[in-house]
Amino acid sequence: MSHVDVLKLHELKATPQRLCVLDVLEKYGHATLEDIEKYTKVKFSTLSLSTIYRNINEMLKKGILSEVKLANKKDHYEITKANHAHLVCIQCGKIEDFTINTQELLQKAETLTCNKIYNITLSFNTICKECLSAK
Amino acid sequence: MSHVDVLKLHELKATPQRLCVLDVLEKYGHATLEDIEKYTKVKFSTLSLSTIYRNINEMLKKGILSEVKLANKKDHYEITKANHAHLVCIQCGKIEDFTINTQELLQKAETLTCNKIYNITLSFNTICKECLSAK
DNA sequence: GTATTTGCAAATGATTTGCAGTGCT
DNA sequence: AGCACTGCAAATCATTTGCAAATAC
Repeated sequence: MSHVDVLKLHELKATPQRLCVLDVLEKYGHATLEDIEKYTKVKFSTLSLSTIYRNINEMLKKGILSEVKLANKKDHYEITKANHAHLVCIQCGKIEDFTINTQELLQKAETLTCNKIYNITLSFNTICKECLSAK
Repeated sequence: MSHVDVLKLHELKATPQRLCVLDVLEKYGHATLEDIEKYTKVKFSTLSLSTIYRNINEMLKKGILSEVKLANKKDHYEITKANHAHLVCIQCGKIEDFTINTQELLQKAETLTCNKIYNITLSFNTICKECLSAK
């Protein structure tokens, strides 16, 4: 689905400002507020910071975007997608999506806790191949 | 090990302010900055907010404390302990520690990514028993 | 045409810092 | 005694808000 359609589906107008934020997130996968400000300014030099804040909050509320919160890192944002894990480089900070089946883990947790588990948040700290070969 | 010893081990003086913060974290398990401010003030009414900030940052840097970052929640802090998962109630927000063996998962991720994984961050969203029975 | 959205500037909130005084070891 | 630590006030940084003008549909 196009970004225009996603916005309309959530009753938000498809303004160039919003589309620009979504394009940046699409392109970079995960970005902090500063990243978004920096990258959007390239294509859209008049985009104001308050508009970025407002739109991110709105799109979070609608579920179009999700927060990615990692220890010792600024919050990142991503376009909401199916449940997935993150592979985080502890050296350069790069974040990659990583599809892994967590069904087994979820069931294990349900058994151990006797609770229904609705959702898992999972990330792996690693050193990426670029950082490894760069030393 | 006592909190005094932990601080000395990391070359930090065992001031009443630091001990008070550690006591609160020990007692509550996980706490936000506001929680810490509120709970420490009960026993230590003159403890200043800047001291809390400074000490939390210092103890984070030394590894005595860890950040707990969860979607849609203020950051929490905990005393660093062996790798463990969090069980988070999506209704009341309570956070519980939860020991689960992640070795298998770690190995699966290493195989899939061909990377060495150093650490896993894992949390489960659930509805706790109190919230379930309270409805 | 109208309701939403935007940019700007100002307000608010969160965190850090400088410094003089205090207190741990 | 000496240096690390604290509290306070001010500075800085981050986020939100009010409002008039602009724009999506």
